[in-house]
Amino acid sequence: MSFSLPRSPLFSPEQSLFCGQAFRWRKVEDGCWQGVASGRFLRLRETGDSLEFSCDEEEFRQYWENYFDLKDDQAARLSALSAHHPVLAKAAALYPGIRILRQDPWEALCSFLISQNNNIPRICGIIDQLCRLAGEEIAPGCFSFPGPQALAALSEEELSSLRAGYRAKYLKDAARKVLSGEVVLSDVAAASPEKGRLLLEKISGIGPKVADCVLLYGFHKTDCFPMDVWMKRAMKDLLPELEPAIFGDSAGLAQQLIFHYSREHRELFS
DNA sequence: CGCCAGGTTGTCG
DNA sequence: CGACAACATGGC
Repeated sequence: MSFSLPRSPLFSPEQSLFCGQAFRWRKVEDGCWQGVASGRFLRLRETGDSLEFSCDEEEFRQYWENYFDLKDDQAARLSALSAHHPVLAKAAALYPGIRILRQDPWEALCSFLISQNNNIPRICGIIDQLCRLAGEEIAPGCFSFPGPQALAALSEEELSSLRAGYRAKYLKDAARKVLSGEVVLSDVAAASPEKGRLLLEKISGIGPKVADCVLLYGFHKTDCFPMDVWMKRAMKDLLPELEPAIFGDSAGLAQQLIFHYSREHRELFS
């Protein structure tokens, strides 16, 4: 069973899945990707002028359309952002298919805990190992992301087998606080970004940057603008005198465009 | 060997 | 508050 959409430059799996916001998707072959989100397996395929989802229309409408944020008016956002600065116009022209995904909050929290002072290939590897170790196999070789309970149940040996280094204790702390109710994710969802940031920072290893990533990618708080080393450099060197606040609720998309553009054009800095 | 990787923490001044 | 080393690990 499958469901297809006409292909559009305003939604690109390649751009959306590999711009640095998600770590669990793999390109299987040309024009073909697969991954797991919230315990659901999906295979995407571009063929001719259509984009095929390996699910029926009901599941597409109920889950994946929302995951990929496809009901959003992407064209309006891109044109508004492009008007703010030539660099954004360039990034929007190069990567118009980047959507801010609605990822699972707990998975986003753990993923960006792991991301700190780390590189993307290794982040992907650690998360993949974590899922193999504690997740459920929902398709051959494809595992769900373990919940707080499953993560908390890992032994020290299992945890250290992830090679997550000092971040392992952060994962433990996160699982413990979510399980105990010390941190309630639904409260974060309902809170303003400012309040949500404070709630998330109760977890050891979550500071301003990780919190903003969780708020943006896990809670779809699209006015968040995570500032990592790339963004600080880009804002200083490429878009000086620009305040992220002017992007309003498109700040998250602006951030992702600038982040990806910067990483794909390292020669602009060095 | 040293430096870096989507940072945070603890410690000093 | 602002600066700064330490933190695990692996790649180069």
